[in-house]
Amino acid sequence: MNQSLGELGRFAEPSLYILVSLSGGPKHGYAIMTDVEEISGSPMGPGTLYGALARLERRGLIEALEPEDRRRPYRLTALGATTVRAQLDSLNGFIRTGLARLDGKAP
Amino acid sequence: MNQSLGELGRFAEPSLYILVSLSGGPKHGYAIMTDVEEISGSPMGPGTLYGALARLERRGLIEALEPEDRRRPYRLTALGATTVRAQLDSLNGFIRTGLARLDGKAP
DNA sequence: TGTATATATGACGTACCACGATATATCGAT
DNA sequence: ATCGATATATCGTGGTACGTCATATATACA
Repeated sequence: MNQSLGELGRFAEPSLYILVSLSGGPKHGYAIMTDVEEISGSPMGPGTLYGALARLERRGLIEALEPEDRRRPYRLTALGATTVRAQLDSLNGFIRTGLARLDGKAP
Repeated sequence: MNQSLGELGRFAEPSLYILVSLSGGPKHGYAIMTDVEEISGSPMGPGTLYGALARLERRGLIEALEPEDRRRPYRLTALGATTVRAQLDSLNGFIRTGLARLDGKAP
């Protein structure tokens, strides 16, 4: 089970939201917070956000850029980008399986 | 963030696998284990499986059926079915957003 | 002046999840 | 008859991601 998310680790939901947010271009933490709230429909608290950011950076999926003002922007690394894409592709297949089963079109 | 998964709770990955597995019809625990390993590509240990089963049952997303032999089959409840579908639909939109951003087709 | 927004850090608790050990029953192979 | 493999489930132990809240400061706005 620990490989199904690739480099994302076990608990991937907030992490994946962050990676997708950064897929649109570099953002600083607070901007990620509001962006994730938009695309996910529910707010992500600062503890969740900055904790996940630190873990993602430690794993080499994102990297910090030069701080401007008090903002600390992050961007996807190459590894991060390929990881998100792989993750989204895998999820895509999984979703199709699930929907097919729900519609009785697959055992 | 705690609502983005509906009734699934915070850590949804194994739970969602199980729900999708049961979307194909009732199964007992061990059958779910092997099924999830097939659709996810990685094995799920018994601790993960039966722990998640208990939580899902407690939340009313699945229910236990009459045991046959030593097997304890489970099936999706109506709530479980609508929850999986909603979850998969939501994930579907999220994935499209992510892929569009990766391809530079969205900010 | 005071209040709200922007931005980030830190502490603390919960419980999900991963791993492994254990128990028993059945079935196949030797 | 026996031994191993498979099927099936329970329990325990620990890590750590996540959620919530409190806090700090700077700027903007009323």
